[in-house]
Amino acid sequence: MRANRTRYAVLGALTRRPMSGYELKSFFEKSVDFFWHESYGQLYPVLRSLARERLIAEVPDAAADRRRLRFKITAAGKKELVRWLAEPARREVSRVEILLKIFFSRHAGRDVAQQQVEAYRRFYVDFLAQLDATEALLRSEHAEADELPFWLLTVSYGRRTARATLDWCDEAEGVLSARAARAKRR
Amino acid sequence: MRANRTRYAVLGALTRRPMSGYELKSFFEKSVDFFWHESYGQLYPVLRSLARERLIAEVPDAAADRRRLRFKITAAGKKELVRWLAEPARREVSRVEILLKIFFSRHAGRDVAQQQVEAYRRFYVDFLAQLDATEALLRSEHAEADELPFWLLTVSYGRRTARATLDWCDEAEGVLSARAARAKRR
DNA sequence: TTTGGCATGTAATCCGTTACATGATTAG
DNA sequence: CTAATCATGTAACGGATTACATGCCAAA
Repeated sequence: MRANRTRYAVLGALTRRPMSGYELKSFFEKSVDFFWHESYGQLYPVLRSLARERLIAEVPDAAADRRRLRFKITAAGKKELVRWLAEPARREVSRVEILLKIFFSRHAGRDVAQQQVEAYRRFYVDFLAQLDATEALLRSEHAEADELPFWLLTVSYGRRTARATLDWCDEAEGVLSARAARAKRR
Repeated sequence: MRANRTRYAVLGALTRRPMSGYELKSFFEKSVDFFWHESYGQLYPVLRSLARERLIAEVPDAAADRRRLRFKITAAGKKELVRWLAEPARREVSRVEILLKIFFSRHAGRDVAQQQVEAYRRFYVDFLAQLDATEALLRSEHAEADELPFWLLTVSYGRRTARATLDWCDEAEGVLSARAARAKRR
């Protein structure tokens, strides 16, 4: 029994307005990318299969723009989305590569773990800055009353976990540099 | 270019002592499972391919226990592990299903999002309790001086992000119940 | 005119889970 | 005796990324 959550990401996005594969990708990039990434290699095939199941339908475009293929969600599609929303969310399989490296870092050079943490910190500092941009975008993009609070909750989730991660970086740097100092003294 | 990080999880674990596939699985479950999960379907094939590459080697077992196949890490394996440890950690592809549901929850029934958050909270409350058990186990399991601080850093990471997530659950419940109250009043 | 963005897609490949299959040993 | 745990594996499948391929259009 598999998930196929890309389908629901697409259905959800199409509740806003009809979009093409390309437009979907850029919508995801601007809004949910920080917690939900999609690639073209998934998107286009999924559009086909959703269309085959009549959960979405091709929108005939104004003649001028033939190369763009937009899809709209159907009533059946909306129903399927709503069904999925109420289903208990599956937990992600947790895989945090930096922790695997840290866990075995006793075998690495003295400053390897510290450098990993540094890079990790840089990523999350950038990430927090990007979240501000995302929030601004969501606020402006948002048209339908009532969806903004939900959107902002996802941003807040990002901020909270990012800050916790940065706090951990502080702690890790403390532990690791104390360790390095001890090793040097000997 | 793919990751194949299971290989390094195995190499890392085998620096502690020779282990069989089964033992590796239970070692992972007791120690790193909360941030690094492995299944048999990965483990056994990886053991074969690592052995083929001479990064690990079969350990002839005391005759009595023929059915257990233990592997030890080779010098080449250790070298490969150390090389990998210094390589910059790749960021995980972020996919947080509950946020995808929350993002589109405007289309769901009034209390659907709230129930998702409730379930999420229960998970993380349990998770924090399990972390205490994991920490106790790591402290007792730990033999080699010097690896414990690294291990405890991973536990701390788990705790910090779990607490941040629970704080988010509080916030989300506040937002969502206020919303529900407003909807009811009308 | 050439660069970059718009736009759609496929092929290869692998990562990883799930389900299945099998059997020995040990504790109650 | 029987249930749980030890123990090893394979098959099928799907999810997802990456790399590749193609071509239009607009702006500099």
